[in-house]
Amino acid sequence: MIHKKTALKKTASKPSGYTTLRGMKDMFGQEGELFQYIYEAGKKIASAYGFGYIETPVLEQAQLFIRSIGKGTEVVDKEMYVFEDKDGSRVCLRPEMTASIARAYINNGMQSMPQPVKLWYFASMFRHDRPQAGRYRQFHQFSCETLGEHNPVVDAELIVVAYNMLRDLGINSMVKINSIGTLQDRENYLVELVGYLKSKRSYLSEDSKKRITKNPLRVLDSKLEQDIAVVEEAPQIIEWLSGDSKKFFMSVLEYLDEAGVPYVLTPTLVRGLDYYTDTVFELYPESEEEGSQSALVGGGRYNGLVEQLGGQATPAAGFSMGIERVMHVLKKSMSTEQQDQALKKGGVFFAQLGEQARKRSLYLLEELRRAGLLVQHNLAKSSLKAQLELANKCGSTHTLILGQKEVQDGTILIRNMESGIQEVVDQKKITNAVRKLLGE
RNA sequence: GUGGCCAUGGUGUAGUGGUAACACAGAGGUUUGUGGUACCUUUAUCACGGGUUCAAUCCCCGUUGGCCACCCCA
Repeated sequence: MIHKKTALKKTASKPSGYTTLRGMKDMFGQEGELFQYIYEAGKKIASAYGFGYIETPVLEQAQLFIRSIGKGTEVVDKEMYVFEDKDGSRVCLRPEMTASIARAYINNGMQSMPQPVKLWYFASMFRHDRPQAGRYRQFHQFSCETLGEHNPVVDAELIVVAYNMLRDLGINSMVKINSIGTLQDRENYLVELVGYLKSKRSYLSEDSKKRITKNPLRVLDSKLEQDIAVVEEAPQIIEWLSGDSKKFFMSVLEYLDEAGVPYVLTPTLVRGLDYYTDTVFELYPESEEEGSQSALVGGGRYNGLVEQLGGQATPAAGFSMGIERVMHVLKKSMSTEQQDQALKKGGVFFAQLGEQARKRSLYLLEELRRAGLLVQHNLAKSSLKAQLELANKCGSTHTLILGQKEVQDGTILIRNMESGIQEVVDQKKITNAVRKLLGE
């Protein structure tokens, strides 16, 4: 007896040992439902605004991202999953998808499609970062990109889509927006900025001192108090925009005003990817206190990217929403009760009793499915008790009960889960009956 | 990549230098056809590796992982 028990224990504990890789996670149950819910919301709003779906490979040439995002950026230098393929080429798991979009635009001759080309996607990205709240090594972005149109209304529309999607999900957000001008504007400004930062060098943090040579724009959004003091007096990039860029930016803001999207002009907002030009923006949850990784959405214009990757000069803009971050906010704002409620499917449960009934169930369930009616069920269960418990957990309003007797009579029971009243219905009328119960 | 906190069943938590308690969840059952409100049974090599000790889940070191902040980004 004792011997048997220990033997069982050993086999039971054996299969462990395989775990998910660091920063990766399984999503199911409540999380799985929430994930799909956000996916549906994205699909709906993207379609409504005329974006077409695009799917691109997870694996791309490493060079694609190095060229577009830029050497010297954290994403490229430290966070990319790069490795050698069997043929010796350098490949990488995409850390973001804008470069893939630009590549796809060129490869597929999208410049000869009606412009602008508007695309959306909802996909996995990979960055070898240290995991943290709302940050994983494999994460998901919902994004919209508009290529082939240099018009401020495009920028505004993208922000409107991101803003409204969050609102649809029940998140009030705040838009931070800035313009970093053309590449030329930025170069001119950088000369000025670097000169200023060098003059204040001794007041800056160690990190920021390094940034002066590496990536001076980043000093602007440092969160350290000593840096903030210096940055407050720093020349602002807005002042250095060319006439066209300034005008363009003003138009974007006007459109946002018209659309009723509140925004905060943020002169210190710069972005960490090299391809951005002109408009840059980020969306934060309104309720959130200051914190760096609370940005739910990031995006902007990238007029030079397509050309840089070998295509015709093509203006473009887009945004990306971090799904895990949105989920993080949603989970915090929802009570556990609400979350449990979200798992309840409601509707109608189908229970069967006895082998004959089980066999007949497969037929009836398919008949219902073909009529477009979904009912919950668990054919593997035998006892009616167990199935009613399930029906209860699902929050079903009614349960269909098919037993030996009903199979013989060609009938089925409909039990009202609240009142306990049961009525006998002809199996032939089951579709109409269920449709009525589901209120369709 | 840097720093802080942490690591007990499926989940959330107790607890002790002599191998673990509670709640919930899961599975099965309490008359072979009735749930949401009963009862019973069952579900843990106390993250991994090493050290101290007669003895470690509990003490020490390391590893791995988690959470949080920084860097950076979504």
